[in-house]
Amino acid sequence: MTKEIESGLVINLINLQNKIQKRVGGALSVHGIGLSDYLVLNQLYSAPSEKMRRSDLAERVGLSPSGVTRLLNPMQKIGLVEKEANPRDARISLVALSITGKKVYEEARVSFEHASATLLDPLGAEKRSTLSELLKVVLKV
Amino acid sequence: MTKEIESGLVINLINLQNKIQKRVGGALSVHGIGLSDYLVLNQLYSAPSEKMRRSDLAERVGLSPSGVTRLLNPMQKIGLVEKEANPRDARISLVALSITGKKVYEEARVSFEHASATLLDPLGAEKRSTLSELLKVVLKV
DNA sequence: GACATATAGTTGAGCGCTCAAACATCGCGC
DNA sequence: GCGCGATGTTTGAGCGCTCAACTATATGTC
Repeated sequence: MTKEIESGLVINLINLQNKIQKRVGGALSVHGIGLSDYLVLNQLYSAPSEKMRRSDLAERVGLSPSGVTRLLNPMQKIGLVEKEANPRDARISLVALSITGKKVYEEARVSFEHASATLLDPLGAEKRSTLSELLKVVLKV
Repeated sequence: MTKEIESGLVINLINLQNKIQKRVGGALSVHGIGLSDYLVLNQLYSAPSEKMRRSDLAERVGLSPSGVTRLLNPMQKIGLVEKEANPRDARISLVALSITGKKVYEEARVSFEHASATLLDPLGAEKRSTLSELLKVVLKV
């Protein structure tokens, strides 16, 4: 009987994901980027010296390494990120946030935050922070 | 400043979705179906007389109508669902759960519930139900 | 009854991602 | 220093989905 709650809960999480995808993805599209692009920019922005290994990036944003390769190709072409080699290890290719990439991220972040805020508005401030705590617990494992 | 909590929260929701996708999707693959197939079967199972219009199904599972068409084609081929015409309105094509579809769903549900339960295990029973309530609030709007 | 408009579903093109295989480089044991 | 398994990235094939355009049927208007 508790199982019914849990699977219903997971189904609701999936429904919520659809909603997030549409609303937040839509908000980002005016900046010419998708949700995954945003997550990449977000990671790079908060990385030391704004650069990262591709496979670390993959893990952080929840994509496969090949997904990252394919995602970064167009981002590189439009100048959001730059490719750098690691002199110590030629296998590694680093991804660095470019100046325009940083700018685009900072603009996009406004949209992202706004969309997130309106999405979660129905909860009050208090419920938002309990939700935040609950998520951290589930993700930790 | 509250915006930081909210966008972090949304990012965590996206991360959680990745986790759900992998765990639950993996659990279902044993039954030869994907997450979307499961959601379709789930809707049909709990529909009156176990049949539905395609566009209603689309909305319920959060897909586009064309997504439903493409999803149902293989499901129909392997006999999980059946196509029925509506005698009153020839535009409408109803989707009905077949006997084997029902059986597969009931088996898959065990896996789905188990995966959901272990995923949410770190929260206790109490936190699970508060999470459930919070989700309902966000989805209601 | 013929025509415009609305509604239900399918189809073509294409995007975003995954998996498995290939490729390149590194570092260790001998 | 050479061979070999381990590590990091890219590539080919393909899946799952979306959007826009299309087909087919229904309904209201005159």
